[in-house]
Amino acid sequence: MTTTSPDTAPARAAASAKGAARREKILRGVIAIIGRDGYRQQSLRELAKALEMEAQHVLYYFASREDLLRSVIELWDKDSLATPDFAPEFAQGTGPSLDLYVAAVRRSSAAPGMSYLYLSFAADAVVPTHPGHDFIRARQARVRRDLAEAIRAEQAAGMIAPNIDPLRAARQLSALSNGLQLQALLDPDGADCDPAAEVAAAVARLRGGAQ
Amino acid sequence: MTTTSPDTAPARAAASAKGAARREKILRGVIAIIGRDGYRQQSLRELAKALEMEAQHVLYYFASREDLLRSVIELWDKDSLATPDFAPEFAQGTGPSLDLYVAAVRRSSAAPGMSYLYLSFAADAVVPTHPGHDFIRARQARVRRDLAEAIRAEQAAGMIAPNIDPLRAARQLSALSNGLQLQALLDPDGADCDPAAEVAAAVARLRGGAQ
DNA sequence: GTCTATAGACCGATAGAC
DNA sequence: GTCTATCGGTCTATAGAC
Repeated sequence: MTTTSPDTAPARAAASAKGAARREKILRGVIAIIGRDGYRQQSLRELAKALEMEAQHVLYYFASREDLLRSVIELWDKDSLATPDFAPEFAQGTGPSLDLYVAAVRRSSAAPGMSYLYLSFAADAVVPTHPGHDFIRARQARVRRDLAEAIRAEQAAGMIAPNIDPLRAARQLSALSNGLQLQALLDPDGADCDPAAEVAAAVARLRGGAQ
Repeated sequence: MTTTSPDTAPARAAASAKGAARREKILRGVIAIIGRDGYRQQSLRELAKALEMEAQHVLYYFASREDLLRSVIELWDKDSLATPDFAPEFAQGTGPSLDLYVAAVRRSSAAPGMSYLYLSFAADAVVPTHPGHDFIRARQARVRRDLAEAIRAEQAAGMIAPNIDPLRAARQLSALSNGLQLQALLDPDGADCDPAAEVAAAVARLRGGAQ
């Protein structure tokens, strides 16, 4: 007995090599648009117009607007890990580190459009029936897990006090950066709110030994 | 030369005594609904149905769905300050304090529906053209200002090291609690994420003297 | 396999009868 | 002050052209 795949149009499109290429081209197009114009809760039609194609064409490759945005976030994540100047240690398989996390926050702050897309998507996905609910939960959990691992590694190296609970500290770091990014997005021009600097200060505090 | 008010239907409704009472009844109804069913991005029609009235009737008292939700948040804020067991010092005019803030976070966590409404509204209001943009910015700024004031007071009392920048610490505390509340909302049942406890720990750390 | 055109259900909001 | 009708907009789904 073979279980058949859903066989929706987007699934078929992703199956073929040409379809996969077209898919990625759309995703990179959306990232470029958001980088240029910012994310403003654009409708599927607006995004498609900026891509110079029909909305229904986009829906041939993606099941829905939310599926498109989720895929955009996924590609952005993948790109972040693949960018050598951003995460050389990752490329070399050294594993997560707190300094890399600060760099990730900095990179994220430099792309407020993508940063806002993520925040907005995460807020919508709080509703359990939201199609991206599991995705966002898994991503947030992964960040916390990576951070906890990095903290444990620094504890083993004697850089962080051993009495600190890695998971709780990880939870606080990721919450801090999420909250700071919201503040930065709301501030006029983020003049006096630098999320990466604040997270770096929090990491320094952690290393400083204070519980 | 007298400047006339906009004279929209909601403005007229708010002007009369009976209108103001009806308005507040609607707001308390929405708060009750959110407390009972949670906030799930309900449409104006859904909210109206739960209120057992027509959506258009609600729009007679509020300019838009967003105006309604903004007013709900405002009333919730006012109620929080007026609840004696929550903020006795506020009632007595003692001014903000860090312990009060922790209590506010705890109260907020106990009402996840309202907590989510606020987060979702804030995320939407990041877009500068959003009708609630100025409101959310002002509210966030007020929280930071109050926290900074509380920190300064504790510095004057020798409870917090004087070398700490009150505004930066305030920014971090408010960001931390916002981020933790998002985590708590996304977690299955917030089993191992207690925003109030984490914020309390951060306050203790601040008093502990670590920069 | 790729793309387009159309139709349906829902949304927020408005206009006007009563 | 309260209703009904309706507008233009959104996303989604389907049928069919190329």
